[in-house]
Amino acid sequence: MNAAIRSPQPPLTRSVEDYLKSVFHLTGQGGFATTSDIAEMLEVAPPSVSGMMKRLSETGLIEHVPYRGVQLTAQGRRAALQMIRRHRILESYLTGKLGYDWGDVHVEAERLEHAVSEKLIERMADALGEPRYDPHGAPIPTAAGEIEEAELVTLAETAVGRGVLLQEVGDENPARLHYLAEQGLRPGVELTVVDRQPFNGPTIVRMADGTTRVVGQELALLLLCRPVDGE
Amino acid sequence: MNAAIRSPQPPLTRSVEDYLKSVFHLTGQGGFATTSDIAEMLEVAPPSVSGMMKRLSETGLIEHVPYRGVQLTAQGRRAALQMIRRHRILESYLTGKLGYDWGDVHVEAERLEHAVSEKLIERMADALGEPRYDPHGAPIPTAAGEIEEAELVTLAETAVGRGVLLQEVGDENPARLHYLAEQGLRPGVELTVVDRQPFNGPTIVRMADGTTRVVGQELALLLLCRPVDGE
DNA sequence: TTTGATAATTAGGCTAGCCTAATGCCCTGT
DNA sequence: ACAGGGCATTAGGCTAGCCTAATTATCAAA
Repeated sequence: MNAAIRSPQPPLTRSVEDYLKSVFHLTGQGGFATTSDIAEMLEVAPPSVSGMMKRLSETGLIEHVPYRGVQLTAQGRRAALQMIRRHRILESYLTGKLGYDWGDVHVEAERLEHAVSEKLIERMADALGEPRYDPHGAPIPTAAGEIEEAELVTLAETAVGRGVLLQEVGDENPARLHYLAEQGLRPGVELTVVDRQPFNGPTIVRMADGTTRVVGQELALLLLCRPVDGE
Repeated sequence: MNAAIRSPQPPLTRSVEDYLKSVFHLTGQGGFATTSDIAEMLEVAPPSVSGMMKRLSETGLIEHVPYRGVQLTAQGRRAALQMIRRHRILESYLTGKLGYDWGDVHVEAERLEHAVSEKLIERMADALGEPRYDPHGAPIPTAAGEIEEAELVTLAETAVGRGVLLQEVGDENPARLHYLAEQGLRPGVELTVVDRQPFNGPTIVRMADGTTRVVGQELALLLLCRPVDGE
């Protein structure tokens, strides 16, 4: 009944794909994404966002409540998850098969994700053994469009004394990622919070090998952890 | 001296890259590429080509002689060869590392070539062992921008009795390529021309294993061969 | 309850690339 | 020498995406 569903919908443009991804990321907790947040994330002026939001709600990809913000429709969410799957499979392939450093993959994947075919992505996923997480520890949506929703806490908010599993690094900045890798702070490592300095000071953690690391708040906020149970 | 060389030239757009490639392919024998040939190759209207040629000659990528045609400048040729390198490395990688059939790689590479970085191409080339030919037998330009120029003749014009090495298949059509692969007519095989029917009829060739193939003229024109010497 | 700050939208304009229709150039055949 | 056909170009217009400047909506604080 809905014309948008019956019509042989043209492929999404590069721009549209980027907007959908932004809305997805900004509505993580299920709220609305605001015009200015989207503008900032995509580095465009707010009126550009207003204009695009109008177009996207006409094509049924988002729900736009004027002066409030936007949310993805089921169709928009599907498209966004497809882009995120592409991005994360690409990142995984570049690190796993072509020797890329985890700090360098984001930019490359950002451009490739608009050009690869579904077939290529699935071949890459297959070659990698259907990975479930990308090099930063972020979950990879399935081809069917399902994504794992984990409840993670930042290292910055983890209580002193707790043990945690570092699950994901929520950043794409090459310099920061490079530094974290040097410190051994990669997804999968176990940490114990030994101390934290007051006034947003650094968190001190002990690694599995007994050595310690001093992690400033800026970085501690990026380290997404799963508390180790039984405590 | 030349402003175009000093200025930090913006990256070429997808469209510009495609136009440059077309001009390169159409000026193979060193002549001019005409507006209508370019238009046909890119599936755009002739006025679109005129407009683009004007822009490209202003940026110094081509030489435009009005009503005559265009040629690449040194700068344009460099850019075109870079695109062709990307395309052919991608085709090689897709067949070599991701199990693609040689009939399917063209379309995929056509889209990826505009998105990949230099770094990624070089990593792929490295993973493949710096291949010199793509899956169709076409020479891959070096990173420095040099390309092998072979003097090949089509199977259709090879004299009866001659032995040839099938060097390259000058086609990207999946159906034709699939058929040729079935017949064992791939780059690298040796053939002897046994007979040719008159009036543009088929060419009959003997394969290394002694079996024969009847190759219609349409296909024989696509099979680019190097005569086996000493005959 | 009004005011002002902040955020969103509308108005109007730009470029790249494409299109069709109209015009202009070139060359060949008479 | 020139007429006509064919190809190239110019003229004028469209859409997607972006921009800045101007306007309008919302909300919190006086």
